[in-house]
Amino acid sequence: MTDATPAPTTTPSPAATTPETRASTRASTRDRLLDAAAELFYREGVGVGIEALCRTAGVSKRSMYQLFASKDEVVAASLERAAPAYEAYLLPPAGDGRPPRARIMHVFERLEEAAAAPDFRGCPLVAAAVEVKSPEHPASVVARRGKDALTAFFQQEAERGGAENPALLARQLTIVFDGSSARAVVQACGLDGLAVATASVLLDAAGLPA
Amino acid sequence: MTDATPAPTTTPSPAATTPETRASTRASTRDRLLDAAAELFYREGVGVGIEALCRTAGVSKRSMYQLFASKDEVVAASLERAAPAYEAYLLPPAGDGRPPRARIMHVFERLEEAAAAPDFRGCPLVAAAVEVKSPEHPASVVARRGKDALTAFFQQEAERGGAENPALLARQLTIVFDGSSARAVVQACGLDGLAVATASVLLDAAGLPA
DNA sequence: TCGCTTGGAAACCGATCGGTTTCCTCGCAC
DNA sequence: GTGCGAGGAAACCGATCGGTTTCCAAGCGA
Repeated sequence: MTDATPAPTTTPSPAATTPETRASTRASTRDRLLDAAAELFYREGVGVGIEALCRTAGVSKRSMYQLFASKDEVVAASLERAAPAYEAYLLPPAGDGRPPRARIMHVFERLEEAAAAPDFRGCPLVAAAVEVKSPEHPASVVARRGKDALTAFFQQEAERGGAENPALLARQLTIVFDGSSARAVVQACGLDGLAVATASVLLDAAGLPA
Repeated sequence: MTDATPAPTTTPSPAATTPETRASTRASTRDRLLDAAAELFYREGVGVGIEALCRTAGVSKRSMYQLFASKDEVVAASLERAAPAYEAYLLPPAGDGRPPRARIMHVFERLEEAAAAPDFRGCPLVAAAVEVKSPEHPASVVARRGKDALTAFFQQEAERGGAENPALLARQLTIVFDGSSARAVVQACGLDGLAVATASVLLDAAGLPA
């Protein structure tokens, strides 16, 4: 099987072990590992080996297996660690004064922005769930939680905006989000306003005013 | 990494080598291989090894590598072989007398039906594209073609029904299709009419009459 | 200075990876 | 009967898999 990328290995361990770099690398072993895992698993898939993961993270396998019982748990933990930053990127700031509709559209504008990047690989949560092929996998559980959080945000804003059926609208918007991600992956090109346009149709139909 | 399934191996080779079974197994080596590949790759992911693939297909690696240059090509070819049956399942018969809207909704009804199965793993084309993580991969090319075919069907029916912007509507419907698939995978439960309902909203908004 | 914990490096385990090759047995045309 | 091609079984290649273990050096409190 062809590797997705030649794994450019951005000067991983050697520089990370010099004294002053070690001083600046204040992140704990666990954090370094999970950050590297999140990036590697997203970029190349959860099929990446522990060997390669530990090499790029600058963490020994010994340390890794003291922190986690198995690779599956590393996958789930990396997803969990990346989730807050992912949500912070997608969602609007908590208390901006904008109306619900604008706050919802913010998410789709962010998605269009992210999907324009050539290394966009879709929603990390969905990608992980698709790859592990099992709803019971710890990573699938984390993915489910993350998607529920997005839907909950949609629903909360829909309620605030007086939509007809906030729960239904929220699930529909999540579908548009994931469908747009999938399209960007398969078509290997930007969304060109398609996600924004489709979400708008649903918001209009639900009677959520601008 | 935990296997997605314990690979129940539905009595593959032994029965398939008895004389009369061999007589009934008129499928060519190539077809047997690709059929097994399509099922295995969909159920367990493209990470399955050719060793396991050839074992379950009852085909020697030698024969496989005479037919295909690499595993990547097997993945792409298996997708290509499965595509017609997949489309035949989703799409309505060519000349049924039903109006465009009903023909479009047929696809989403089929999707809801498929997503209700406990072993549903999403759209095989999207799943493959997500897993291989590369738009240049031969399997991604096949997936793109398949998705384009679905969009083309939507657009053709949208035009026939006099929708306002058939091309846009078709892409939006494809997004709903893929988003619904993703939801069924992540939530590990049926769609409960959500795909049908969402598609309906878009059809209404586009002015496509029942 | 001692003893202890921490954790990195790396060997090691059996299994499997994608891929190639050798051997040998079929079935079939002549 | 004989020659030949197709193709299955299986060994083989180096590499890597997930996971465990051994060894040893650094750090640190007492």
